[in-house]
Amino acid sequence: MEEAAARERKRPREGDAAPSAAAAAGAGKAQYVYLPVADALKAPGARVFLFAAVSEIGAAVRSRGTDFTLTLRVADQSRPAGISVTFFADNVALLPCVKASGDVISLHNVVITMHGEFFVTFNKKFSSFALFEGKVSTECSPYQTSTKYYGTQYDNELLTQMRTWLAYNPPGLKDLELQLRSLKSDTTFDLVCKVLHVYENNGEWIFYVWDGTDTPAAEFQAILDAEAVESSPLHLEGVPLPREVLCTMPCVGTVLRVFTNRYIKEVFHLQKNIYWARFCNITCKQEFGIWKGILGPSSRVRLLSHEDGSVVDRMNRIANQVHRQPMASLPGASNIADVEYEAAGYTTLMESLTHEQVTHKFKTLVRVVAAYPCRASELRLLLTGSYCLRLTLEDPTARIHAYVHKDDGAKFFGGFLTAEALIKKMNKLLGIPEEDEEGTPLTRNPPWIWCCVKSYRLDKNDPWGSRRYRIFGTEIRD
DNA sequence: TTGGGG
Repeated sequence: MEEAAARERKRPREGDAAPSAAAAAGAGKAQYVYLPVADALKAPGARVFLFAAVSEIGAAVRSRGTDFTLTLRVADQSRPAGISVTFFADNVALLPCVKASGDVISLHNVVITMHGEFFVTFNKKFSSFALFEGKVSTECSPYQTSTKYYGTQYDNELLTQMRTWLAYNPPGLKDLELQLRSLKSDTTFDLVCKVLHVYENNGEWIFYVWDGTDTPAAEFQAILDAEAVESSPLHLEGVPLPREVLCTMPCVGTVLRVFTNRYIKEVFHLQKNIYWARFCNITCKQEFGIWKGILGPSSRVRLLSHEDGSVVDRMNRIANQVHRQPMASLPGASNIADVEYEAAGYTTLMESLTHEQVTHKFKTLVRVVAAYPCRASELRLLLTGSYCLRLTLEDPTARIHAYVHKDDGAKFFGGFLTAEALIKKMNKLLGIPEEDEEGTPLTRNPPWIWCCVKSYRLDKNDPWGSRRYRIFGTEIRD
C-alpha cells in the first residue's frame, strides 16, 4: 500500500498515461518519474520522462509522411554524449523551437527505440515537452510548452540541478572544434561558422562560411611547375560569385568554401536566411594553396541560434578583433616592397573587390602566389620593356590578378636589371628559397609585401566586367 | 506513417 502511495506521489498528474507503459517498465518501478537518460535506455519500448540539456538543434523539415519532423540531441550527466530525439508534429509551430543549445528540455511519455543505436521518439499523440532557458537564473517557467504538458513537482529542482551541471559542462565545448585560423589538413573537426551563401549546381553544393578568422597561409611546392604557377586559380568554384553576392561578403577574415555532393537537409534554411551553424565532422585540404572544406558521409550540419554559447563566443572575438591586417602577416610584414602611397589607408582585397567604385587606389598587404610569366626564359623578355607581368596577389580574404605594366617594370624591380638579378627578385617575391648545401628545399612560402594597387576599367560600357588591377608606386627591395 | 550519429 505504502509503495503504491509513494508511486502515486511521484507520479506527475498526467491523467492519460498508458498503464501498459508501467507494465513494460517492470513491476514496482515508479515509471512516471524522470529517469537519467542512461537508465531510460534500459527500458526500450517504455514511455519515459526525461529531463535533459539540448546539445544540438536540427532543422525542422517536412517528413516523408504528412508531418513535420525535427531532431534534437539531448544530454544529461548520465550520458554526456547525449541521445538523438526525433519529434513529429503536423505543424512546424508545434515542434520545439530551441533558442540556444544548452537550453533544458523536459520530455514526458517519450519512447526509447533501438535501431542500431538508441533513439528517443516523441509521439505527437501522447508525448509532451517543455523548454527552459539553460543559463543560471531564477526564472523557472518554461519558454515553450507543448499541448498536454503538465509540469511536475520535480521540474524546478531538476532545472536547477541541470543548470548547475551545464555551468560546468557547457554543451558547445568540443575538443575537436577548430577555427579557420587553426585549420589542419586531413583531420576531422567541427567548425562553428556563419553560413553566408549557398550555391547549388547539379547536386554539388558549396557553402560559403566565415568565422571572422584567417585561414593559415599556404606553403607551395618549391620546384616551380611553371604551368601550375601560371594557371594558379583565383578561386575554387567554377563560376565566380555574382557581384551582388560578392558584395555581401565580409571584408575581413576568410570565406571558406565547403563542398559536398550530399543533400544536407538544413540547406533549405541556410539558403533562406543567414545562420550560424556547426559543421560537424568536416575535413579540409588545400588546392592550389586555397583551403577547401569537404563534407563527407559522416559530416552533419547543425543550425545554431545567435544566443548559442559558441556563437556568442565567436561574435565576441570578432567584435574585439583589433587587427584588420592578415593575421598570418603579424607581427610585421617583410619589408621587401617599398611603398610610395603613404597616404592611402590599408584595404583588404575583398574590400577592394566589393568597393562601390570600379576605379580606386589602395594600399594592401599581400603575398604573390603566382606570376605570369615565371619561366626564366620568358622573364628575360620583360627586360625589353614591352611586356607586362601578371601577378596573382593573395590575402586571407581573396585573390586578384594585378598587372605590373611595362612602364612600371623598372620602378617595380628597382631599376633596369640584368636577367639574373630579375630572376633573383622574382624568386624572392614568390618565396622560392635559394639552394643551400642541403639541396633544394621542398616548399616555397611567399613573403607578405605591401603593395599599392589601382583598380580601373577597360571598357566604359562594361565597367565591372572589364575591371583590371595594376600595381603602382611599389618597389621590390633587395 | 514519418526518421534516425559517435
